[in-house]
Amino acid sequence: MKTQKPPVISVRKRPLQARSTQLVADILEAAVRVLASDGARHFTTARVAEKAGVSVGSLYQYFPNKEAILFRLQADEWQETRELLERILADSTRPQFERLRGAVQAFFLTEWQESEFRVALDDATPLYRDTPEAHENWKACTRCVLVFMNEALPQAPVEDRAFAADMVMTVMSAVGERISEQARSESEVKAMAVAIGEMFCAYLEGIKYRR
Amino acid sequence: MKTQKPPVISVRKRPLQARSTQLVADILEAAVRVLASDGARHFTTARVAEKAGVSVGSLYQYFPNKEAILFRLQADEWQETRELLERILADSTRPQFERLRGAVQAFFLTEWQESEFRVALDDATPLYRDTPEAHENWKACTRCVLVFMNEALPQAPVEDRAFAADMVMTVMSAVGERISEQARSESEVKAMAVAIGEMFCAYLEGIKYRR
DNA sequence: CTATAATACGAATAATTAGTCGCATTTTAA
DNA sequence: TTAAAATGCGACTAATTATTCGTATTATAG
Repeated sequence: MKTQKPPVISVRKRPLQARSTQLVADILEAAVRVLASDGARHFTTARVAEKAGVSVGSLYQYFPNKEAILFRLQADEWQETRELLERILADSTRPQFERLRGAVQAFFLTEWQESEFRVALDDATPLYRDTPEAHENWKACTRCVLVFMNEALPQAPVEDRAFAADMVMTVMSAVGERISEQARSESEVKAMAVAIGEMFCAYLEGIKYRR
Repeated sequence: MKTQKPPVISVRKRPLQARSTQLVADILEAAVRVLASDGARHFTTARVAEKAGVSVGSLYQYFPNKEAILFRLQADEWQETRELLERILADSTRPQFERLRGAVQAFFLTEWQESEFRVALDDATPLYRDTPEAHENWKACTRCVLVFMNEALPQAPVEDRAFAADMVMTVMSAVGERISEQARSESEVKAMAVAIGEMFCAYLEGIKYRR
């Protein structure tokens, strides 16, 4: 694999005045629309600028390149995913394993609901896959699952808990991606979520008291 | 999502003489190399032709477009995957659930070994995702898992077996893709395979005698 | 041996698209 | 009020790349 320099993802300039803040917001909103309607292949800065009612030049004032826009969208998605997982997994009013099952269910459902957008975003992954920011987002989500593991499996060895968190996150995220890719019915998605939730619980049950 | 006409995937012309047969073989071999070394983004017909020691014009004699080359590579991979699964899952000398665990292990290992190539190939997915040929390949693999389910869970309802086959195939393939994407160590990959194999078996055990 | 089909070639074309830059307009602060 | 800073503009450039087509070469059949 040729060593490709990872694209610069950080912002070029921070919007200071109200109008530029609005402009950035307009661009991001338009980007979502363009991505969902045209797909990753036809996601061009020109189209985004046009849909946002803004000039390309202005766009490049606040985003160093096309990838930065896509990454921003992806980062927002990760943020929401993390909040979703945190909210469900940390909800101490419910039994632990039920929370896990609920998390899978909820996650798959959002993937299914936003499928066009998600697919296009996933198609754009190669544009920013190896950035440190992307790794950070992944780790943040895994950490959140790890917190749950620590609570649910206090007896299990640390490595087992770490591995379980990684595995659960990997399976959830990989299958979630697949679910938005393949057109499935809502009931199929739910059934898949139930099955995978059950499998997770069975697995955790198995390592619960391992030393 | 704008309705994009799926690219034509079938061959333009069949190689008849020996030299053209060789030419097609050279192109495919070069394509694998280009994909692995340059990635999907830099996979161009010109590069492939050059690496194959052939002119672009000749390339277009036998492939209607770039997508057709990529699809052919992907189809070959599916073929190999199907053979792998068939060989392991149908091996009646081993206990059923051990076969399933073995299949997961073997599949993940090949994904891991060919990761550069696989990642690039997956990145190219958007170019041929919605072709009927792609669906056929998927179904062929799932059918092969279904045959195993029929043997392993003769008591379970038909729908349960169909669902289990689909679910196993989805998880395996989605996670396999993720494994080639993230750079992981061989031992991590093996551990993941073991865990997922266990989960599958636990799940099947649960529906084995369901009516 | 020769006519015809098959094969191979690669320069040229047409389209797409990321990103820039000089200039115009608006806001801010003094 | 006014200079400086911030913002906004969009035509233009430069690069990439898929695909074609007219021509040259090679194989095959009769």
